[in-house]
Amino acid sequence: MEEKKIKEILHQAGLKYTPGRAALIAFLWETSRPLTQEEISLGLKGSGLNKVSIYRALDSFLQAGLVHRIESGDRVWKFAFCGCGSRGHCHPHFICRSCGKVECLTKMHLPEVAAADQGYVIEEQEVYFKGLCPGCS
Amino acid sequence: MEEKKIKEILHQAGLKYTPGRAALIAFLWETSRPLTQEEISLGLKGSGLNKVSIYRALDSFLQAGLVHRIESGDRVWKFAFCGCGSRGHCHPHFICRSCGKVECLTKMHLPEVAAADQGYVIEEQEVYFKGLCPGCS
DNA sequence: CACTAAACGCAATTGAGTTGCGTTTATAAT
DNA sequence: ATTATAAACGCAACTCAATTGCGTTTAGTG
Repeated sequence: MEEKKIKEILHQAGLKYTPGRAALIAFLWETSRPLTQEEISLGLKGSGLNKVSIYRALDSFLQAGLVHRIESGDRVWKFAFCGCGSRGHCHPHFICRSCGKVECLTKMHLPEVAAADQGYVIEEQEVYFKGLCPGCS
Repeated sequence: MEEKKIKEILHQAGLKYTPGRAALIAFLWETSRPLTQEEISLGLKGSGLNKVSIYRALDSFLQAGLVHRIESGDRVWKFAFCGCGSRGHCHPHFICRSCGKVECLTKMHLPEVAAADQGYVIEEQEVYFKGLCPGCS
C-alpha cells in the first residue's frame, strides 16, 4: 500500500502518521490474514514498533474500525486489516487445527440474522469455521 | 440432575465418579449457560473443587464432548454442559456487551455450510452474536 | 520555532491458565 | 473384605499474552 493512502487512512481515523504505524498497516495489508503481535513483530523486524506500541496501535485501529480482532481458541489475539469501517466482522474466519493459521473468508458473506423477536439486539456477528485448510488437508 | 444420571454420564466418558465432579456437572446443568472457572468456584463454594481441579475436570469433559468451551472476547474461557457428544458446537452463542453474560441460543440451529469445494475441510463451526440481551436492551 | 497531545520504549505488573509433585480416593482385581 | 493402581486432587510455583506506569520522543498545528 502506498504511503499516501496510509496517511489518508490514519488521518481519517484521527490518528497521527508515524513510520511505525505506517509499517504496521502496510504489513497487515500485505499479509491479509489475522496475525498475532508476535507474528507482526517478527514480520516488521528492526524497522517495527515495540511490543507495547504494537498493542496500543492495534487498539486504536480497532476503535477506528480499521482492523478486526479475533480469538481463535488459544487465548491469543489476532489482528487483520479490514477497511469495512465497522467494529464487527464482515466475513467468517477459518482456523486450521493442523497449522494453526487463520484466514479471512472474504468471499463468504455472513447471513442476515434477526433474533430481535426474542428481545435480543444483535450488533455484531462472528463466525468461525475450524478444520483443515487446503494446505493441510 | 440426579446422581444416577451423572454416574452414567461419567462412566460412559471413561471417567471416575467423584463428589467434586458430580457437583460440577450438576452446577453446569442447572445454570445452563457458559461459565468461567471463577463463576464455577463461586457457585460451588466450599463443596467444590480446587481451581486446578476444575480446569482439569473441564478439560476431560471437553475431550469427552460433555461440555463445550468458548472464548467470548475477553480471553477468559467459559464452559457449558452440552450433551451433544461432539466437540464442536451445536448452536450459536449470544454475548451481551452490557452485562457480559453469555447464553446458549439452543433454539437456533447452525446453518449447514460446505466450503470443501475450495479445499477447506470444515469440522466445527462457532457462531457468536454480540449485542444486548433482553435484560439490558 | 515553540507547544501540546499523541506516540513511543522500557520495566514492572496482571491474571487466566498450566505444570510439578506428593497425597488421596475411586474402582476393579484378588 | 483387602489390596493394587490409575485417576483425581490440592498446593505452590510457574508461564506468558496482554496491560499499566511513567518518563521521553515525535508529529503536527498555531
